Amino acid sequence: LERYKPSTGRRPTIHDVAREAGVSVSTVSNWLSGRKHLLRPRTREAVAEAAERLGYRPSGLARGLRGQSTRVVGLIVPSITNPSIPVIVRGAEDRAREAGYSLFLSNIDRQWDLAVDHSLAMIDKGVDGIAFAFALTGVSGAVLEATSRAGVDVAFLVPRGDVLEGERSVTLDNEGAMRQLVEHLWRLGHRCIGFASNAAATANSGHRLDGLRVALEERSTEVYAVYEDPVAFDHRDDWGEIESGRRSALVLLARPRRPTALCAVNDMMAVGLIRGAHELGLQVPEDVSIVGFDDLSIARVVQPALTTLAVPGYQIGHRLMEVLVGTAENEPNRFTPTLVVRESTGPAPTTRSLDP
Amino acid sequence: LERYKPSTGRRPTIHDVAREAGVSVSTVSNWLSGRKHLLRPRTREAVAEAAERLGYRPSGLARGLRGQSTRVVGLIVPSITNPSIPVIVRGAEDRAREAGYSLFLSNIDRQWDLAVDHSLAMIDKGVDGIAFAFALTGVSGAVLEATSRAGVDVAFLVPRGDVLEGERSVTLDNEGAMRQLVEHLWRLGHRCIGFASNAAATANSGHRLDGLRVALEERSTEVYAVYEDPVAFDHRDDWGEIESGRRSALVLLARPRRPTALCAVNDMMAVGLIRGAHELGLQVPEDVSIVGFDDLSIARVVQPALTTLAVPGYQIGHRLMEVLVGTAENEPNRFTPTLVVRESTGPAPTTRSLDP
DNA sequence: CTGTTAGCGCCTTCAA
DNA sequence: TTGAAGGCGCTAACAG
Repeated sequence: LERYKPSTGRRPTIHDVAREAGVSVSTVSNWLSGRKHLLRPRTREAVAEAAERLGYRPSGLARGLRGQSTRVVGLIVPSITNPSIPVIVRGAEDRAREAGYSLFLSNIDRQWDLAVDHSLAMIDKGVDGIAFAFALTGVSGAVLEATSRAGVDVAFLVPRGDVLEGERSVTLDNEGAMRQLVEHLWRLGHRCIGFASNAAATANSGHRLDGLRVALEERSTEVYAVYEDPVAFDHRDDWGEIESGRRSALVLLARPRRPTALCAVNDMMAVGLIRGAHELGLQVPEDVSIVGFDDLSIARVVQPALTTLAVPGYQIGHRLMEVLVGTAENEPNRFTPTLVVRESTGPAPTTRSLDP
Repeated sequence: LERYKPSTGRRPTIHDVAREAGVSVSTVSNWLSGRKHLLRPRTREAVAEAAERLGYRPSGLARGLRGQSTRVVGLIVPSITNPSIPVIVRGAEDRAREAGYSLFLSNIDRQWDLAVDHSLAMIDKGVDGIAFAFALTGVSGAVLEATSRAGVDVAFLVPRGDVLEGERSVTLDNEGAMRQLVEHLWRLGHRCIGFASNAAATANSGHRLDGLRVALEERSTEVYAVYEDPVAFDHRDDWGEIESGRRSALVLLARPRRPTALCAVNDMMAVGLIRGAHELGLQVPEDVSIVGFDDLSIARVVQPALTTLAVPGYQIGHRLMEVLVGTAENEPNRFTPTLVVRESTGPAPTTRSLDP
């Protein structure tokens, strides 16, 4: 007379469903695994109904332990509070979810060696793969060893020319970005160009500077001045990076021969550069042109609106995950930021010669 | 002669360690679980050495299946690309990690009903608890039923006065915030105040407006104009919200009796309000005062610098997780934003009477 | 088509 | 102090 009731507080298991439906566990398992053609319609219905009635949900833990896949992937980001990152996370999560994966998130706050620990922790939890929203350097050996031993896939965001560039990676083409930028600045007459980064320098910082160097060398020029502000700042607050940019401007614009253009490693630094320039009584872009990188919304809000290199963050995150969970074959995995010209760049103040 | 080798490609298990150390699995298990007093020193060493040699790491999956805890918690956020959220994630992750937990992240992109699915998915993966970086409305019943059935803890970020306010929640005191704001505006002579929000309205939006209402009612006044911009925008790009603010300004400032102050539901909207005001040829704050909410870095960069209510996002995220994984007893779980006065607020243009 | 069974790696009695 | 055994929920043979 009394309806079957799962023992109080316990989640119904595949056994409960089998009993309720009057079939065996393997039948239920087959049903669960989509091998529905193995069940006769009546059975199928009975199982579906029983599962529904019991509110049955398969245990991911047990499936993961038994089978090979947990349908979980990890995503390790350099710094979640870096404003260029969340949209990458968003792209990655969207693609992961599309493919039926859940996302483990891990923030290493620019402490690169934490990537190893966090990877191991994820492996212990049984992830099927790990995406790194940055290029591993130094610790890549340890990570790669751990992941390959555990048989988990990886995907990296690497700069152009990286040894890892290829299938398991998405390339951010800093070089191509800087080339566009130099073309723009050169046309405006700029010949004396500085570069500003800071203590939180990632691999990107170096590669953007390199890109600038290469593009200028093609025009037989070199980067006039480079400043890496050494002051550490709290990444929980963007303001620190703006301040860092301000300080950099004070240093770079105090050089005997003043640069006519300053490139920042990112938009936050560039906003700071503008503030620093203003502090020195210089007009942007009349006295000095300033360029950012990322194209955050702040780039349009600051005055003057910032000329910058727009990074397709969402697509990068999406593709990064595609590499991991999809069948990214013959996909163009290289993303080149595009130059967005606004008001912070203009003709070089003393135009010596437009055709050297 | 040949040293023991784990069968190729297989992770070493507790059995491998036991065999390698010449002890039984339960001994290794005791060692793993920190019950080291049960082992004699020599055994302890042998086990440690064997584990080390094999590169043994316990399987979280098996532990989760066997025991009750997976040491994983979920965090569901309304929108990871909303700039006020990442710092909350950061706070939550820091606290979770401190307590030895990994973090499942899930973004519902303001589709509130997704909270149920995502909660269920997390429960299936065996999380020990779920933190919601927003107040559940409408679907709270389904979520609560699922979590309580599965025995997983929950923590919510709720507005003041919410039914869930209490142990399992952290309160964002929008009301107290708006009270400070009204005091500030009132002192400046503002009597005609508008409020702007948008189509992505969260519960916060309503509660901030309510807070404004209540604070004004205490002064026998009411909110003069409210506009909720209906245009949906892509949350992958903050610019949409700024545009939304711009549109709102055009509407609100076109009222026959022009408001002397506009409050925005957040800083992005406020930035848009400023742009809209400028577009109408109005000066901020001379012709109209504008106030934001959140205190993002953009608030200091926009011109004029924005008066806003600073939300302690990191602490909120940290405490939210504390509620879940810590022993948050007698902790003050209510966070009241603090007013930061900058340049976007000033005396009301036509000061009728300062003491009504 | 359906049922039985042997583990996946670990923890926890219970005995020795 | 250590060892043997059972089972967490599920899947994948294999047997009917």
